[in-house]
Amino acid sequence: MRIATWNVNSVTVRLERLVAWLERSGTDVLCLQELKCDLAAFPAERLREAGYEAVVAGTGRWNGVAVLSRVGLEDPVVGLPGAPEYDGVVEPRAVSAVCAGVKVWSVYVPNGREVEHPHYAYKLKWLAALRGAVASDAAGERPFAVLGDFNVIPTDEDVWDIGVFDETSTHVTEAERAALADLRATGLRDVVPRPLKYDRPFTYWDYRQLAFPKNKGMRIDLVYGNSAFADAVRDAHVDREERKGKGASDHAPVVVDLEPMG
DNA sequence: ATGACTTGGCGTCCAAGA
Repeated sequence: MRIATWNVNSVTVRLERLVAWLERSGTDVLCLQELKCDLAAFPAERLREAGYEAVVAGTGRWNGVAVLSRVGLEDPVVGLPGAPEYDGVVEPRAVSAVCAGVKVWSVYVPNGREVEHPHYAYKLKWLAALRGAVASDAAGERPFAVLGDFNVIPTDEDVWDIGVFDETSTHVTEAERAALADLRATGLRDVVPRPLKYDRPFTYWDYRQLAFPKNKGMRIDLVYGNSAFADAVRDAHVDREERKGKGASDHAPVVVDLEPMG
C-alpha cells in the first residue's frame, strides 16, 4: 500500500499534473494540502474518473486539505476537533479518513509568519489542538498517521542553511520543535524519507532565486505514524522529480510504502 | 538539466507563502 502527502499549491492549477502523478506513482492514498479552492471548485469528478474518492475541506483562496483514496474511504472527518480560530474563523486545515484499515489525517499547519505575529501564537495553539485530537489514535493498535505540511523544520539538518534564520524567523524555534516533540510523545514516530538526490530529504524549495536547482530546500512535509504504522513501513522517499519543470508545486510529494496488512 | 516566483481575487496590484 502506497500512502503519500503533497502540498500542491492549488489543486485546480495542478490538476492534470496531479492526475498524471497519481497514475504514474501508483499511490493508493494521498493527503493533499493548499487546495486553494472552495468545495464547489474542487475537481471531485475528475478525481473520481481517475478512481479516487475524496474527503475535502476548502473555503476559497487559502488553505484547503483533502484525503484521496482508491482503496476505500470510511469515517470521514472534516476539521480538527478543538482547532483554534484565526481572525474569528476556523480555517480548513485538517481532514481525516480510514482507508483500507489505516487511519490518516491530512494537515496543513499554520505558517506562523513571524515570531511576533499573531499567526505564530495561532500556529502553536493549532499544534496543541492537533496533539489532543490524535493522542488516542496515536496510542492505539490500528495503523495511524498524521501526514502533511507541518511548517516546522524538525532539526537544523532539515534545512539547507540554518544560518539564514534569525530571531524573528518561524519554523525553527524551540517552541515549534517542542510542539513536534509533544506530538511524538503521544506515540508517533517521524517516518523520514529517502532523498532521491543529494544527502537530505528536503520536501520544499522556494520558487525564487533558483532555490530548487541549488537545492536550497527544507524538510517540512512530514509523516508521523504510530507504532503499527511505522513498523509496517517498507520504504519512504521524496519524489523530487515532481518539483521539476513548468507548472510544479513548490513542494514535492513524500511517498510511504507499507507492508500489506491483514 | 531543474533556470532567476506563484497563486487567487470585489484584480490591472495585493497578500500570502516559508
